[in-house]
Amino acid sequence: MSAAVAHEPLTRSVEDYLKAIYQLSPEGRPASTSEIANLLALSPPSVTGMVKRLSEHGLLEHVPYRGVQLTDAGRRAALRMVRRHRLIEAYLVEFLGYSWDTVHEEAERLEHAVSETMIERMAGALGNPSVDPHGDPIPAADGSILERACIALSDVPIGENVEISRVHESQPERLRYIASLGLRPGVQVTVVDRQPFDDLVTIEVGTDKQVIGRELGHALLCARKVKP
Amino acid sequence: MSAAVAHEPLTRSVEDYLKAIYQLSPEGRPASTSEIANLLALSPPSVTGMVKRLSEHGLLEHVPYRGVQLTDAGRRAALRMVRRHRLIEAYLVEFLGYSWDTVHEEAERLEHAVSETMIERMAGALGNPSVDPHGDPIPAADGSILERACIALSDVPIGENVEISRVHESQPERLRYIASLGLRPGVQVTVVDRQPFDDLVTIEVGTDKQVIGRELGHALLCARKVKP
DNA sequence: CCGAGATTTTAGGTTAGCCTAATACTGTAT
DNA sequence: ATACAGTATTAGGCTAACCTAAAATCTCGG
Repeated sequence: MSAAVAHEPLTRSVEDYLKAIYQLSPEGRPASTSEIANLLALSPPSVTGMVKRLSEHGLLEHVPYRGVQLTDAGRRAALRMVRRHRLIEAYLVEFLGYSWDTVHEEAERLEHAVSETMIERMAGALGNPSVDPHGDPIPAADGSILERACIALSDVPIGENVEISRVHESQPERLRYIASLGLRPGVQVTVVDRQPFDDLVTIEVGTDKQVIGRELGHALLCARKVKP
Repeated sequence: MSAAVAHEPLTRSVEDYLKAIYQLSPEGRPASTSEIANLLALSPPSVTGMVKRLSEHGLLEHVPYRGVQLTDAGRRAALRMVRRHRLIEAYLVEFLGYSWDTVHEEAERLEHAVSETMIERMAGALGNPSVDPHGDPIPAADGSILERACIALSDVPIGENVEISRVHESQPERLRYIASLGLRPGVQVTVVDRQPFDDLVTIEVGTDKQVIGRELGHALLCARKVKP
């Protein structure tokens, strides 16, 4: 069952497809070809074509006109890429002076090029971390992944003090903006006010007050914090 | 003249061709297509085809049936790859526990994937080294390279004490063997005897004696050492 | 200086991945 | 129930890089 099969090596673009499908639906709900096309910036027919090849290789199941789901083998391969990506991000931030908002594209290329050995050495140098600089959980080498419960900042009740645990955003410009507000995983914020429309929330970070709109409010995921 | 042109990005295989041609002839003597084919494990017709494309892009000059020479632009691109390769090797040995005999293939993949920024960060972390773990000089970011004079171990006179400065070999198995003999850049050896045939030399490494054959004798390059 | 053998190039074919345009399917709204 | 809007797939093409087989060119010994 859990035989650690020697995979035939996957191409870069296959790895990207699998990771994208996983990210569109970590829970395994079917993903549509156009969602995939959109995420990878490809045309829908290209995705249909690749999806067909991947399902022949047993990495996913495709019901025409209905969508695509990863098989166990596909999910394993996808989680492997997620692990690589997040460990590389963590390594670059810790050892090569990257900021957590600029590290994504570097990891995007390296995740395809680095050997298993090197990944595990980087993990070791980091002390086998369980989250990356964005606060996203790093899958273990065996493919297990531990998602911690969290709540969107937009949904935190007024008066409550929470710790930002994940920043769910990949556009560099937005990430720079978020960083410039002093918001990042580990920071504590208090929701001091909420506008009745548009999900606007006012938060207190240290001594500063910020107003946060809907999109950002959903990108910032928080763990509820027990008051000291 | 020395305008730092923004290159259109080169593909992985173009980078490999340029590096190969440079390595076949750092001095600029023409390289034959079959030498290139041999080094890259490709068929000669494939090389002819690529060479044609590259000469159209101004990266090399090709005189049909005669051979190939890098242009200035081609040499710059090749040296850039050599710099990347050697810095990556040095980084992996220094920070990720690689041994100098196993680091080559990892670098071979990473050199195509790493950004300029990351290369310079690695160089910084290493203190801008001038040689890699094999003792090969690392070209500067501006493309200048400093080759230090050295002599093959086979040609060192009897009785002389020298320091191994470079190990010119890329096959992992041979490198492991060399490492197992305790031979690596920085080690001092004394030539104690020489057989009149086959370039066999007997050397003293610390307290051990070794007999070295022709191929190894040419792979080990030495700087003459002033006796203390 | 001529031809045999080695080297190189041309000719023609394959594969992976991408594209656009045209066609087929789905589901919803009348 | 049906037509229409939206989404997905098929059809047909392109490019980069590779390959093998055949033709062209070079080199060197006699």
